[in-house]
Amino acid sequence: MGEWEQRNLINELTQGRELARQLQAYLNSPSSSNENRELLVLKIQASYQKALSMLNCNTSLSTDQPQSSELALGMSESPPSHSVSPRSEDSDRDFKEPDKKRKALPRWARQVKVTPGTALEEPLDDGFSWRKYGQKDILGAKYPRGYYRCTHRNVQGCLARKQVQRSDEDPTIIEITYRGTHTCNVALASRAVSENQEQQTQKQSQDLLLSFRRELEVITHDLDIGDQAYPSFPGYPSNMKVENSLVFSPPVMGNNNFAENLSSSRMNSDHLLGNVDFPNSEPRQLTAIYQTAASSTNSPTVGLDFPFGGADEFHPNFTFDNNGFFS
DNA sequence: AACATTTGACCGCA
DNA sequence: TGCGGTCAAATGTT
Repeated sequence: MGEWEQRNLINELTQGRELARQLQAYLNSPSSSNENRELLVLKIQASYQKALSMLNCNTSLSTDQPQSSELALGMSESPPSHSVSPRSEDSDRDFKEPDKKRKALPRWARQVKVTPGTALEEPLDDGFSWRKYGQKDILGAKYPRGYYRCTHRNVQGCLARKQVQRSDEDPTIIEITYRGTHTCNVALASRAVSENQEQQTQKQSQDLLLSFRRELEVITHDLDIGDQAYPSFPGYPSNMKVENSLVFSPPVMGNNNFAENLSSSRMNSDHLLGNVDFPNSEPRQLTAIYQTAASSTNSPTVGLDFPFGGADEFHPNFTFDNNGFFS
């Protein structure tokens, strides 16, 4: 385990401890709402889940290729986000000699399904900030393919890219292909736990609830789209309409249990971990398929240009903050 | 003004 | 030569 990962792990555990402390304070305070308590519990769970997943990631990362989709789940976002290789400009090199490497790259896919009734007005947020740099009509495909790169490409030299394309058969299915890894740390910079706690906690509580609810409404399926199954899902969709209920939608799962699923999608959000994608020594091509259930509201945003992409701005709502670890 | 998106042009590869 | 991927100028947005 790399030093960086260790720090993350420690950070995560420390945060879990701090959250537990907060929970204790809440429990002792009659004025605190159940909602806040519940949130803290969720946060704690999330924190430990992340920590555990990080460990899992690590072990599975050592073997370059996961052997099963279950393992893949365990690693969650490992490939893109947790690779521990020294800085490299893989993606950059992609430009020079993309094909040789890309061909060798395994393709992995996962489907994320959004429960019905969810609208796609919001962009699919995978935790990163993307900027569209091109769009192409693809032969034989109904819908054009959008090309996105990390917004911080210039500033931080982040070379992560992704392609977004709607499925021909089912326009509510979006296929997202990730290439390269994030070297930016923007994801992290979103929040600091140490802000004014009263205020912050409340706002974060809201955000967190929303985020959780979103995640919980997401059903992920491992999907073998080709050579192999996709080991990790580098993002979590958040394009769901949030209801006013505190009740989590019952997850419909395939193999995975709820917790695993939850963590799997969340874990992939590097910003949650305060993780920055470390470039792999070897560029990876990551493919994820976001499948959104046919929503009654076929929002126009799901349209060709596919807002997801455009809008993958990072939603700072996610509050598994990381104490400004990187800020 | 700074940033994002659009879109036709360009380029490398098969 | 056609296709997928990227560039970059024009345009739109904040």
